[in-house]
Amino acid sequence: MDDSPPRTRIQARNRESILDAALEVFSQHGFRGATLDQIAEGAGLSKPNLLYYFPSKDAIHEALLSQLLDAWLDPLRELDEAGEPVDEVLTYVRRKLAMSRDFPRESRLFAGEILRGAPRLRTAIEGELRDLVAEKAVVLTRWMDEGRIARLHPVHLIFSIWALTQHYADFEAQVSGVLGQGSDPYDDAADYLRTLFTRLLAP
Amino acid sequence: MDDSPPRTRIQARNRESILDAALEVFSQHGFRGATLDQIAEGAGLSKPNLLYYFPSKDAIHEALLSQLLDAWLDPLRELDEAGEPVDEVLTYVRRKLAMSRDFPRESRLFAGEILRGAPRLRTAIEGELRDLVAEKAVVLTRWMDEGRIARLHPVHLIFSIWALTQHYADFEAQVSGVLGQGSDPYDDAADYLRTLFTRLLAP
DNA sequence: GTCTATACTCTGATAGAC
DNA sequence: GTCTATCAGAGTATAGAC
Repeated sequence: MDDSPPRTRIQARNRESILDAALEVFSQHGFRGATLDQIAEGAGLSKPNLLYYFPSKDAIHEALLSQLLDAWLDPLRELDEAGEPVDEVLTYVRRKLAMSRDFPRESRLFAGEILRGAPRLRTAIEGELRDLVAEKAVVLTRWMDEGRIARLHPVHLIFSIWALTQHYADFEAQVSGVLGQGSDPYDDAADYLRTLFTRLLAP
Repeated sequence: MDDSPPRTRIQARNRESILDAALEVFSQHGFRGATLDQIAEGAGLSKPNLLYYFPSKDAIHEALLSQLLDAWLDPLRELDEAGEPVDEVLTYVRRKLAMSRDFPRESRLFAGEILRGAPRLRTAIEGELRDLVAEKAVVLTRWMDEGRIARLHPVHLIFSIWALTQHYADFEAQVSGVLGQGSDPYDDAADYLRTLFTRLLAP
């Protein structure tokens, strides 16, 4: 999905600076609210120089999104039918929460796109994502049929994992505003979510 | 919080048209991504006429946000210490989910503001919202001490209610993209969330 | 109260020197 | 590869006629 590979070390560094700055700006202001000036300043480049590396604002945005999608689906892909059901789900929750903690800007970029009606992600959502969810819903349903986890709507179970884990990145301003400067929200969240899903899934 | 009251029926209707159109646009594109052209078109007014009713883009946005906040906090305010604990929480969940279903644009406006770091809501979050959450956390903790609901981190319990209910409005594009055109997501969500919180809270 | 016309700024993108 | 200069269009906002 990436554009032509960089030929020099400088090019690689600049491309990375641009994408990093763009992630910051797009995740905070959305596509239309973001400006090339902001991205250029964040990357430490002039605006024309930025447009030497990417042909347009849209190209930068697309590069970010296509990088993002695979990484975002990865933890769910690893949900293993052969594993112990409750452990598998708890591991998925733990991984997803870790992604919110370690890549909050990526999470917010994704959230902003969905919030806007997902104009540039619709095909991916209705294709790859939908297929993957359907596949894993089959696995979850089989576990339920075997009495190894409680019977629940499998897709809403997946939705609830997304909602609960991504909340800590996407609504970070609210979480930290309400909690104040106490302990790390993610430590308490990890405990809370482990308890929640353990109780929810117990057959 | 509202501006000076409208003097004529036409003014009242136009102000309402503007706020409705602005809600649509701001909730989808965020403050910076929204344009007065879009709002004016949605309201069926010319751009200068729109600026006769509100002095600036910022003023429209502020009017929306100040209307929003009270309505948003209301369901939590009604969590009643004198009621039956599990019922009280389940009622709160049901109300919050109904708000997502009935006012998705308001939910997305709020979500977008938080996503952006809540520049215009910070004081409200660290003031009113924080105080209200603290107050209700005391109630929840008392119920836990009395053994009437399971012991959990009370603030994260509230976070989880927000995350799970608002998800269906804020990520509607994803939810409907994954589920397809089947049954109403909100019916299944209501069942799922009732089950989830019933199991979670059982002492 | 509502419109046309317009001022002025910002934004995405290009040309061309170095 | 990077810069200065600049363009065309969109954006917010105002002036002033009706």
